[in-house]
Amino acid sequence: MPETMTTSTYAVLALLDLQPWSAYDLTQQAQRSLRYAWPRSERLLYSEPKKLVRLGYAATYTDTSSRRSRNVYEITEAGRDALRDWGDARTQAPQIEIEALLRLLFADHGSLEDVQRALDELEADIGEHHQAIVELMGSYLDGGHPFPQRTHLSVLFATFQIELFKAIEGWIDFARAEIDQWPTTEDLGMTERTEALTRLLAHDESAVDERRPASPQQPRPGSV
Amino acid sequence: MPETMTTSTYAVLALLDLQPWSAYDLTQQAQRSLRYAWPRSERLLYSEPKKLVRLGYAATYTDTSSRRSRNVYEITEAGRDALRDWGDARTQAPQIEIEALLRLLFADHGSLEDVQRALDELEADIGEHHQAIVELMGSYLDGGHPFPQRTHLSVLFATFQIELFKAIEGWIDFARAEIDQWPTTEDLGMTERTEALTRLLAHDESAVDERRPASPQQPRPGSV
DNA sequence: ATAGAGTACTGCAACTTGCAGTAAGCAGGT
DNA sequence: ACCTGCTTACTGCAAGTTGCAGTACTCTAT
Repeated sequence: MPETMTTSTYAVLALLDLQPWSAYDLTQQAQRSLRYAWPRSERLLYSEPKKLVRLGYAATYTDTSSRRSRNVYEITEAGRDALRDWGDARTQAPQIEIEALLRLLFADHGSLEDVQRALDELEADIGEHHQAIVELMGSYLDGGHPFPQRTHLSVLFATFQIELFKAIEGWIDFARAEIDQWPTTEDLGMTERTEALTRLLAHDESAVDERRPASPQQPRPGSV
Repeated sequence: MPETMTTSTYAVLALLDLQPWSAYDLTQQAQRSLRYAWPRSERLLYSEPKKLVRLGYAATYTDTSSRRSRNVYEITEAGRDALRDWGDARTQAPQIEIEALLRLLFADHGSLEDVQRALDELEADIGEHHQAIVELMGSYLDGGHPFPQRTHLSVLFATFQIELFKAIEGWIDFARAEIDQWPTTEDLGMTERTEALTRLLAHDESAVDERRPASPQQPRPGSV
């Protein structure tokens, strides 16, 4: 087995470069920071440091200072060297997976309530993350950052999340208002409203910023 | 092997509900629509319809009408029934993976150029998708939609992409301007500017909309 | 005539996830 | 003293998913 350095492996190595952690610590830390740019399972966070040890990029020892023993991982010199190579590779293209949008795209298989529920669920999921980031920023003002010299990075990173979440939440409101004008999910086709939106998008203009019309939409004759 | 219906399986089933497709057709179609909400590999798109056949949700026949033979998949009645169940399940939480942001979060391992390059790459990747969507909208105005009665869904879906891409591109400009004020990637910590940003974020306000100061930033004494 | 691009797939190793399972420490109540 | 439930601290395994190499046929341009 070749044991390649994946982005996840580099991410864990970068965390180990800050301080030694146990695998359990890594799962907790990943929840608070990595999750927003590189969500990975708890399971993987237990496996990656072991791989780093096999590659010689980390060393492990058993910490018995507390009641319960745990394996602590520490970066090695070779690990620090390897970390320097990370910057050389092209970053992977962003991957965005939103099942609620997929449901919207195929909304004509179900009822209006089904789409609305999908939007509610998306709002709830985004809202949770949104709130967590705002609280995290509050904690930076209060108790400070766990690695104070890195605050500038965490905060610039957080500005991204807030922009993203606000954009998504703004769109959800917009989409709800649009769907409220639909008599059904099916066969509306190129209504006047949809044509207006298409025109905006084809000129790369925001549709959300535009005011929407008050009148409910009906399928045009012959649009089916 | 239990053969579960994953979201990807439902997505392919939903496509088959529109019309019969060959696996190759599905890979092409997925590039144009699914990609933006549910990016999946070509490889999987060849496997999923086979699974649907094993489950009895699709039937397959060999099309020999053109020179080259190909396997075409068609949804069955059982498949249409199964598709109705999709709406019952809670949508999965959105997953957003952006390696460029991970590089930003660990920017202190490298040079200012490294972060800037990561942002350039992010901009290029987003720009590609952004342009593709705008062109797609143009084609809806020109030639029309391949499934005209579904235009309202595709277009509302596209409004999401445009909002998202605009938000990300706006943030990239903001982040570049911030980083231009940094003398180095490391050890800036809680500068005045970072504190101002943190305050904004802790009150859930957009940082991108705020004007930035003209003066370059320096680490505060004792911030390391 | 042949090179190259597009069409139409399959096999396989490796990456990743979710879940079940194991087990110890710790706080609170009875 | 005992039990319950929560947190800490992991491992094994089946199944989902990807990337890549490989196969092979068709069509177009030179």
